[in-house]
Amino acid sequence: MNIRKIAERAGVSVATISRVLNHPDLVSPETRERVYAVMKENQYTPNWFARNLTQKQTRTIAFIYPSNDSTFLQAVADGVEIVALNKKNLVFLCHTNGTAEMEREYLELMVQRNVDGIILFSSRLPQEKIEQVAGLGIPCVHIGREGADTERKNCYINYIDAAAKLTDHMIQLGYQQIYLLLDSMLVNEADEIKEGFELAASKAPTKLETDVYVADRSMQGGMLFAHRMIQAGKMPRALITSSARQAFGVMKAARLAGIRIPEDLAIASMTDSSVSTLVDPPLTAVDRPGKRLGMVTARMLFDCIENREFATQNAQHVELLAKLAIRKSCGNRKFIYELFE
Amino acid sequence: MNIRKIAERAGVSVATISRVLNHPDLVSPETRERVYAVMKENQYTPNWFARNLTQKQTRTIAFIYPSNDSTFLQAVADGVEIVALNKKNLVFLCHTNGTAEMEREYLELMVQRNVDGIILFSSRLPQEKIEQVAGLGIPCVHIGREGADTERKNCYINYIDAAAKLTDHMIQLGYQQIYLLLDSMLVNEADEIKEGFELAASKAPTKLETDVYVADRSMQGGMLFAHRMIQAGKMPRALITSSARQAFGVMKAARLAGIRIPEDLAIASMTDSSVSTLVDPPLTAVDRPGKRLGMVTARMLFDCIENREFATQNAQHVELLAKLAIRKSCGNRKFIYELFE
DNA sequence: TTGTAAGCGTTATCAT
DNA sequence: ATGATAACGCTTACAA
Repeated sequence: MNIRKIAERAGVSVATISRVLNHPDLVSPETRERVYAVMKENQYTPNWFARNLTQKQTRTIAFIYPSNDSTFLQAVADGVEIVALNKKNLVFLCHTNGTAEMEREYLELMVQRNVDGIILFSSRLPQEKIEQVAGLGIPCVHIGREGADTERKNCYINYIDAAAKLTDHMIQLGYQQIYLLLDSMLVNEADEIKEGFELAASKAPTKLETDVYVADRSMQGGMLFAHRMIQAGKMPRALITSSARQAFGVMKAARLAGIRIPEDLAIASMTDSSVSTLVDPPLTAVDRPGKRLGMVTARMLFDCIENREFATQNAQHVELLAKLAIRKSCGNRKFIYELFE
Repeated sequence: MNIRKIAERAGVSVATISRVLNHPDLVSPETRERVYAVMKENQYTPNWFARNLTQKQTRTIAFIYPSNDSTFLQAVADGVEIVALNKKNLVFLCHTNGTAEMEREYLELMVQRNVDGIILFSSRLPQEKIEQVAGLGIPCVHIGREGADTERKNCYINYIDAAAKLTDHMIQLGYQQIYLLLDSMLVNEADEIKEGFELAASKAPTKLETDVYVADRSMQGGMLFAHRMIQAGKMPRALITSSARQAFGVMKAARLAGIRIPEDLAIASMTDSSVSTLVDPPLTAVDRPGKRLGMVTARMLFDCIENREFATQNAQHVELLAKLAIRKSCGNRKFIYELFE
């Protein structure tokens, strides 16, 4: 079933059919209705490929991201999808398992398929590869700070600010020994977190005792770290973990060792989780605006797509701030409980 | 940059370029290499749309699913994506928020875009709509049992078996008063769970006291239910919840009310979660093979795609069995701990 | 082994 | 308001 057959059965030319499809107002009402009827009757759907052959717009974008095991990434993907669908676009969700090879493979597939734009989450690809794609005229927006010094478009959470806020929260609660546990998989974010941590520490009213460790982001990573610290007698008074799962692991190990939270150990995480309110005590954590990040990024991408000049313009950056979800694991006594700016 | 320019620069005809692309063995090695060189030099990528205009294969499938808030769905999507990528296919991930309108919208978009096949997870669409799509010649495979009595292709978890196994586990531990808490959002699965529950109960050596309730699948749903039961003095000795979050909610409410688990209340869930091992005590739950389900379904879909006769053949069903992840929340004393068939 | 040319199903530019 | 018709970039008989 193609445009010609429809034209035949409606007793008009293919041009008229095309006009009914694309510029209905240019067709007389009677003809239009007749054509609509024939289309419906024959369940006619215009061929997407023929259409794009002349139109040069695929109404498809790619969202290339490292993994889908976190609610944060889900939220970002959600935000992207919402904006895209609003613009009648579809999203190729490409999850790379955090490997550069998969990312490269997907990127090439996306170029082949002429997507209108690409969103790259925490890209691990070298600048030249990105430039090559940009050189093909495909707008790209990055989520994360990497390459933000170059001519890129980036949207990201300000982790320096977030880490500083969280550290500050602990300082305000009076802790003078605060350690930081980083995530061994994270690269740029880890640097930012450390920077924010040290920034806040340097501004503390009294001198702080700080230290920085690294562990796997999993619950096991947290448990292992805690076991080691306990055995070495080096468990601090307060601890900031990079992931909620690390925090859960530490809490479990602490419970087994008879360490009370928050009386003996104050703990908080740079990442929130749906079960943060479930554990005992509920975990204080950084609450990142994932959905908003996804929406903002998608909007920036569509700005580039719809506005080619805008696309080739200089670097652009949007920075989003995270909030603190203050719960009980740090010993907070005030009755703020949640969502502290 | 198109095939003609490449042909020109390589000093051959467009047909030769096309052949290099699609049947390299039909081209002499020298020409072939020369063409490859020119292609690389000019960063040539064949136009996807022109290609599909003649080829009638989009190498794209759709995975339409209700939501992405559960790790199970993530696992299924993962499995689908893995198989698809293996076949050089891309996946449109379409999440419908569980609404029939979104599902219909996405389905129509997918038809427009000529996807080679569609996977529908827990479809809420009427049979006629599905038939319409199938009538267009697009292979469909369903995840879930709905419409399994009709001429459909379905892959699903056997929830009757899973519920029976879990109930049986509790019976074996000696509980004689077991209640079931269903998920108000679930439709078909809830019926199956109830059926399996009642089946196992009817086979118990001694007469069981059973009852069935319904609550929201969230933690709040579980808490609310528990509060009511406690106030009414009707909290049973053993409880099976439909979702892990419900179980967490019940556990939290129980803790607040001084009810010990598993000493006073044995609890288990039809759904597992990454934090089941974290809570105290670790939650016994049904562990569903999500990734495998996704892979099996995708394979069945590709069988249909590659084998049109197969596609129009009678209904086909693949049933996957879930396992029990036996932990501590039911009072299990044996040292099995995990993954009991 | 390579080239010629006819489609594939649209859109858009001219005419009428 | 409508109709011819030339693109769009590719694949594939068929011919050479």
